[in-house]
Amino acid sequence: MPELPEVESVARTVRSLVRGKTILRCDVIHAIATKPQGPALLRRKAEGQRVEQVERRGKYLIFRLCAGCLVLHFKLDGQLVWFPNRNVAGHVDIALHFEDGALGFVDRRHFGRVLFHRRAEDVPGIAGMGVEPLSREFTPTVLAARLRKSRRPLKLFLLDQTRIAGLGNIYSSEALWRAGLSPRRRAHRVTHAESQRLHKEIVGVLRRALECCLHPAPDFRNPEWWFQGLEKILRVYGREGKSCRRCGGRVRRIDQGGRSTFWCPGCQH
DNA sequence: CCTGCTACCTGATGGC
DNA sequence: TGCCATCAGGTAGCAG
Repeated sequence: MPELPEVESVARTVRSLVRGKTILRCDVIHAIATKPQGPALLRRKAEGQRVEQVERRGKYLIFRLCAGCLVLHFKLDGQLVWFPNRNVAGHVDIALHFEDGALGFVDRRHFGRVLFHRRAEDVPGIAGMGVEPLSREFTPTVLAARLRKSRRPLKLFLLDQTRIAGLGNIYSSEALWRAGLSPRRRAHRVTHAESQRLHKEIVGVLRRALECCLHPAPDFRNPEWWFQGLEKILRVYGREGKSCRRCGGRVRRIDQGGRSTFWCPGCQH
């Protein structure tokens, strides 16, 4: 489910829950979540280790241990649940037990993963990952340079984690709508002024979403809670057939790379 | 190198 | 009600 803002808010919130604490036990309840590694490796490497730091890179959540790190990816449906007093219940794939509670990795669809690596950069997806859009490194010049090098439609360019890290299907549609750019436009054909606009809107939509994700902060104690209420900041995603909030045109849904793109042909060119 | 396509999984929803 | 098709906030791996 989550894109950059959601994972960032999870990282900040779970940090205060587990940083400095020791993983007393690691239960692998559904081994698929450790593929292509095995459950034994994760258990062996995690147990007895203290969580030194919690970080995010793109949509990955990273628990830095004394030796190595746990790398989590939620894919479409993964989430975290905190069980006070270590009373783990429900559909949990992996449970990290601490002294005062257990952190469960939950993913009914089993796309998500919890992996062990010596360094986060050893994860293939992280090794080739692009610029962090909320970092100082992400300037209009950097975006323009990367756009110039790609012939792909803008929507697919924005989804490509090797160019910009952390945008997903929702915020890429939203950023393009805000910038008034068609998702079908080829990246290398975008003008200087347009790429400036796109830069501003990528940062804008992510900041806005992050604020929204932090207020109120994630509540891992409630298994029902997982980023409800974000719809209110969405201007175009999921609005097929409805009228555009800017020009009144009809919002359309098209397929790009096997995923839905929502956009308004009336004001996105 | 770049790009496009499919597999990976399960559950919810809507039409007939 | 049952059945089928479609959709879902993602990425790895492979083919051309």
